[in-house]
Amino acid sequence: MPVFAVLPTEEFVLDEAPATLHDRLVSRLRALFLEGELPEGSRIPEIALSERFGVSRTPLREALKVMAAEGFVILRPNRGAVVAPVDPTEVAPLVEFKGALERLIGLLVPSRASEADIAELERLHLDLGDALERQDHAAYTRINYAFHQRLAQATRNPVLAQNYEAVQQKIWRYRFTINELSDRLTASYAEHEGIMAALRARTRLDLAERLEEHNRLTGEAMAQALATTGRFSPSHKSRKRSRSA
Amino acid sequence: MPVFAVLPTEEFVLDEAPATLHDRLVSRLRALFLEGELPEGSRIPEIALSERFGVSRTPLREALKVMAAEGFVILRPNRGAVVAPVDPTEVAPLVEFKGALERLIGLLVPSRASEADIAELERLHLDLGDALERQDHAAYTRINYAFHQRLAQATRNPVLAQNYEAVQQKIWRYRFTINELSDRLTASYAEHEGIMAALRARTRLDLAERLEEHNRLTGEAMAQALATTGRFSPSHKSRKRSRSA
DNA sequence: TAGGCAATTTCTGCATGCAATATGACAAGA
DNA sequence: TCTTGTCATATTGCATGCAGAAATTGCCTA
Repeated sequence: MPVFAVLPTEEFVLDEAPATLHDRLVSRLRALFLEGELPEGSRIPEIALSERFGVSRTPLREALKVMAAEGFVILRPNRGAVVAPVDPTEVAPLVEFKGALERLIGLLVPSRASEADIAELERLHLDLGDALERQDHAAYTRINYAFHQRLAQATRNPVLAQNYEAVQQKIWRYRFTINELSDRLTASYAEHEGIMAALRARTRLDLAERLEEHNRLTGEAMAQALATTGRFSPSHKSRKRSRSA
Repeated sequence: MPVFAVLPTEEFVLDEAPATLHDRLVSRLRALFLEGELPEGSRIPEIALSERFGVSRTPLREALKVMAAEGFVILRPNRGAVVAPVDPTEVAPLVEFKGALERLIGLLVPSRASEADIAELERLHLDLGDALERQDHAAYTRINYAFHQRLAQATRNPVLAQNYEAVQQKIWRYRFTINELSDRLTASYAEHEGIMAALRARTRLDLAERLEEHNRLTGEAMAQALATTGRFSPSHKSRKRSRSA
C-alpha cells in the first residue's frame, strides 16, 4: 500500500461528494431540464433514459423521484414520467412568490452581510457590467443568477437561501423569454446599479423596494414577451434544433 | 409533486388514493416524522423499516429519496439515512422565512379570496374558538394549521400555497414547544380575531401586518420555550410517551 | 367503412440477489 | 497501554427478473 496516497484530485474538489450514482443522475437530469434539452411535456421512458446514461433503471427511478419532488417532472402512476411542461401561466405566481423573498432579502442583507459578501457582490456586479457591454446575453443572465443567489446567501438564512434558489431554478426555465430583449438588459443593469447603491449604503427599506421592483419589472418583461411571441403553440416541438445549428 | 397535507389523522389523507406503493410510503413516513415517532438523528435501517411497513427495500428507498429532497431525512452515501435532527437553531430561520410568506398572503387574500373562502375560514375560526374553550391544545394546533393553509390557498397562487405548506410542515415538528403554553394559546386566538376582522374588511396592509405579527409572536414563544426548557439534551429520547398518555 | 372489443405489446412497479463500502472487533507491534 | 493493520460482519447501492397495468394494434361486426 502506498503511504503517500495518490489522492486523485477528486478527493480535494468534492467537498460534497456525489459519490452515489443517483445523486449524479439528479445533477445530470437537472442540467438537462434547466438547459431545455428535453422538450417539455414529453414522456420519459425509463429504459431509454437509463440506456442513455448507461445505468440501470433503479437509480434512475430514484433520481426521477427527487426531480418530481422538486417539481421538474410529473409522475403519473403506471403511466410514466413527463417533463413538467413550461406553462406560461405559471410565471406570474412564481414571480409573485419570488417578490416576497426578494423583499425579505432586502430587509435582511444590510444588517447581516459581511464586508466580504459585499466585495464579492461588487465583483459580480462588475462582471455583470462587462457582460452588458459585450451584449453577451447568456453571460448576463448567468451572472445575474449568481448575483441574486449570492445576495440570498448573504442573509445568513439558509432556509431563505435554499428556497430562493429553488424558485430561481424554476424561473430559469423561462429565461428564453428575455434573452433577446436588449432594452430589458440595459434597464436591468440600471436597476442593479440602484441595488448596489442601496447595498453599499446598507439601507434596508430602500434595498427591499429596489429588489422587489427589479423582480416585478423582470416578471413583467417576461409576461410581455410571452404574450407577444406565440411561442407556446404545442404543435411544434423542434426547439432542440436551434442548438445543433 | 404536490405536497398533500398530511395533517395527522390519516383519514383525511386518503382523499387522493396514492395508487403507488412508494407514494403511500411517503405519506406514512411524513406522518411518522411529523408526529415525532422516530427520534431525530437516529439512523433508519432500510431493512428494518421495510419489514415494518411490509414492503421491499426498493419502494422504501424511493420514498426516502423524496423525504430527503423535502429535508426531513439526510442521506449519507453508503452510510444510510438519518432522521433530520430537530435543530432549535433552525426555528428562527424558518419563522423568518415564513414571515415573508405571511405578508404576501395578507397582501393577496383580500383581493382574491371568494366569499366561499371566507366562509370556510369563518368556520375554521369558530372551530378554533371551540378548541380554545375546551383547552384542547392538540385540536387548536391542528385547526390553526388548517386555517393558515386554507388562507394560503385563498391567494390563488399555487406556488405560494405549496411553499407555505412545506414550511408549515417543517415548523410543525417544533409545535411541542408551545403545546402546553395556555397563555400563548389565548394570545394566539386574540390575534386570530384580529386576522379575521381584517379579512372580513378585506384590508390588505392590515391583514398583512397582523399575519406577520402573529407569525413573529408565535416564533418568539417557540424560541422562549426552547430557551427555557432544556429539552434538547440528546440523552433522553422518550418523547413519544407524551402521545400515548 | 366506421366503431367497438379483444389480444398483444410495451412499460411501469416492486421484489430479490449480488457486489461494494463502511463499521466494529481483534490481534500484533511499538 | 496505545497505536495500527487486518478481518469479519452488516448495510448500502445497483442490476436484474417478474407481475400487473396501460397503450396500441388488429380483428370482427354492424
